[in-house]
Amino acid sequence: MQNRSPDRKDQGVYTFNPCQACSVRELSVCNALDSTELASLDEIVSRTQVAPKQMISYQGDPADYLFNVTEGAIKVYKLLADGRRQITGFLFRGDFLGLAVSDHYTYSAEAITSASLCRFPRRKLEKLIEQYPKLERRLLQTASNELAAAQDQMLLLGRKTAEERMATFILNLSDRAIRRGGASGDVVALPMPRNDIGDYLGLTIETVSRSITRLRKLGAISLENSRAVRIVDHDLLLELAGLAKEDRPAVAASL
Amino acid sequence: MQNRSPDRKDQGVYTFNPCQACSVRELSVCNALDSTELASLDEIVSRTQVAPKQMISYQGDPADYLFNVTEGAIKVYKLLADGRRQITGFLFRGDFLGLAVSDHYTYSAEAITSASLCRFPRRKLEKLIEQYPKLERRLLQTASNELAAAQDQMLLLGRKTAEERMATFILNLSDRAIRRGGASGDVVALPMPRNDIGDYLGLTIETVSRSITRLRKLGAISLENSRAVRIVDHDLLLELAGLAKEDRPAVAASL
DNA sequence: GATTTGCGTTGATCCACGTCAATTCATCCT
DNA sequence: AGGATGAATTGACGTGGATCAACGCAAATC
Repeated sequence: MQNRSPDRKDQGVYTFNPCQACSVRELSVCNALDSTELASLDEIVSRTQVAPKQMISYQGDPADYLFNVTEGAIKVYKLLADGRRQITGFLFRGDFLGLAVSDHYTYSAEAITSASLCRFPRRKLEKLIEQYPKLERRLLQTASNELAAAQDQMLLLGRKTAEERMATFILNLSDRAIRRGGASGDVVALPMPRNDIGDYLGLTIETVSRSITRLRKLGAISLENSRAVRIVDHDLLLELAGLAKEDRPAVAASL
Repeated sequence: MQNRSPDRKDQGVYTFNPCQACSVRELSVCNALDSTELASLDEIVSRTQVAPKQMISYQGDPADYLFNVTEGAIKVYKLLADGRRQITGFLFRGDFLGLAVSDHYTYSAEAITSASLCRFPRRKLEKLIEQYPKLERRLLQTASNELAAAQDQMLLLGRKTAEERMATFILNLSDRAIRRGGASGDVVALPMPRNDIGDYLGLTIETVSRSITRLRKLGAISLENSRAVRIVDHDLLLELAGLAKEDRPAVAASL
């Protein structure tokens, strides 16, 4: 276990090093760095709290900041001119936001629950990346994982039925919750409203609701409450998700 | 213009250095490396020709090789157990195949036209990446771009109509052809059969055909032949593609 | 504790796209 | 040239999920 008290730096002065004590470090890209390197990360990071429905970035705005989620749930989405929306990913603690490099954001990000974020100025983080190849390696890994997850999502959106989409979604959330630690994955929290689930799965809120009902009646899941489901029959749910044989779903923040 | 004749190496022997002479180098990840570095790339690469419909990799197989396309057209796809297929991308000269790192391929790849590929053993390429951070940087760029493209495709698959999907597809192919160089982008080659277009856009072949017909009747495109369309009214086609909303809402993020 | 408000569920109907079935077109044979 | 083969188009019809509408329910407000 790491020592979470103030840390002695080279200069011989005591300085607090929050990154080293960060509870989501093991989950996040920051984990690529050692103690001294984390100190330089600390120098450029600022921390923010956001309330539910608060915007974090707007599609089209200059992409001046990248983020790391330390608590809460975030949605990332793209809009069409007439308001149709596609949520491209949900982010939870440990997930990184801002990989798609362009000088402007190609998506908007909004808090679902109240959330905490680490905010990195893009320019400064890029300099740090140049300095620490380990960080670049870790980002490439992350990007590759997200790419694999994005391809899974294309398969879902292009070829799966509503019921399969919903089953897949629950399984993915469960896997990610397990990976974040602790939870058995049996009871899956759905912090986002049905509306958001629909915009993520390419469905309407009514179809989402009906799909959940069907999965429930088939005995694959039960509803704890409207924001949490229990996986009753994991194998059945896997089958209903229409998973390809050898396919282990790519578990990553699907942004 | 680069010299395409045999190249003198440090040892004092004449060795041919095909990577340096490669006609798609400027388009590809290899461009991250300078002459001497390209020589070490040459040491691990092997070149292969594939015929139409020939498989390049199988979903589920050990991911022993990565590829760079130097000529022709390739499709990359995922399958469900019952045979439903989602094409996640088409690759052309200069495109890199194999970014989604896992020890097993999470997709299959198959030649559409006859094609030429550079094949890199994964282990050896990874060593080279460790040696040359420039290469890693370039791969991160590439991965980020693909991620952005994947997000666009999610929006297409989740929220666009058949007609919008087809219009978007033609515009994307046109843009990529222009970027690869030469072509004006007015006449767009469709090297893949309708079947593949359908599996890429989440549609059936009949709906693809009808969408093309509609775009033609609306005056946005004309058909050169079944494997090439001409963009007649670019602005109209853009509009029919359902332009992404670039304007941001009035209230700014107050982070 | 009644009222509002927002979210979720359920039912009835509609329609964009899928399915099934010809028909046309292009290319390759011999 | 004529026939065969596979790809693309077009037409007729069916259906999964969208749309429209009503209702239930729980938390927030007074």
